[in-house]
Amino acid sequence: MRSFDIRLDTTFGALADPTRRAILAQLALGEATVMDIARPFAMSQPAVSRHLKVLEGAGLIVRRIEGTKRPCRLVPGALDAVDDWLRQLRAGLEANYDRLDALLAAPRPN
Amino acid sequence: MRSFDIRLDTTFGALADPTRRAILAQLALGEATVMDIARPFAMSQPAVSRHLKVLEGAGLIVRRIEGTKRPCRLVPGALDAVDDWLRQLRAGLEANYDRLDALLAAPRPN
DNA sequence: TCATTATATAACACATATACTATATATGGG
DNA sequence: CCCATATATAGTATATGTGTTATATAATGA
Repeated sequence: MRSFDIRLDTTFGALADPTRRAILAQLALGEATVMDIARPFAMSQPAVSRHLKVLEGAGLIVRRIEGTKRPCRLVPGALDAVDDWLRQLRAGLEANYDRLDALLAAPRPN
Repeated sequence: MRSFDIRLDTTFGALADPTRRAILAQLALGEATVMDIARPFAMSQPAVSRHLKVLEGAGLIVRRIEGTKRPCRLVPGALDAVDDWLRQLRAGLEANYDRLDALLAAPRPN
């Protein structure tokens, strides 16, 4: 599925930046406005706005409008696709190692 | 920890590309040479070699030397840091929602 | 209404990523 | 020793990402 792939691209891409991961970590503590989020960073407000746009584009956060503020919060379940992908990979890996173990444990037939 | 951050950068960055995820998925089935890996892709061999280099740099795969071939395989546990990070984020998110639930469930004191 | 605050967008600079082709290197086999 | 095979590297073109400053928009409040 290409659309699925593109979604993982944007999700993993969003997570590949330390600023964005820090933003997510802060939002895990609760809703925050753009300025709240920008404050701790040595970075301009527009730069933070763009990171938020990337996170929103990846479906990791949503924003509501509250007067002139735009509080952001995490989207629960946004990482499910990532989890699924990682779980599948791990399953394959483990199956592979189980086979190897079995091979090594078996009395050699040759 | 900056080094920790950089590691997550490179890991998530490596996972952000669909070709690289497909390579990992194939390697989950077992060891494969560069040519084995390159075959299914509509992409030149050098391009695949570079993807492998990225995956190796992220610690997701290792290669051994076997004659003129360089079989690659997954590194078990390479995704542990990613899992930890995701788990922590989810924990924060859930704690946040638990607090919200408690708030909504509590008889309003005002 | 006007200034202030909160946020977004535009325009730009610079670095990095990703693909290609051509070529180098290194191993194995005749 | 020479050729074929497997892989890596160099050089190049192009796209994308990330930051900056300057400016636009939109809501608040005096």
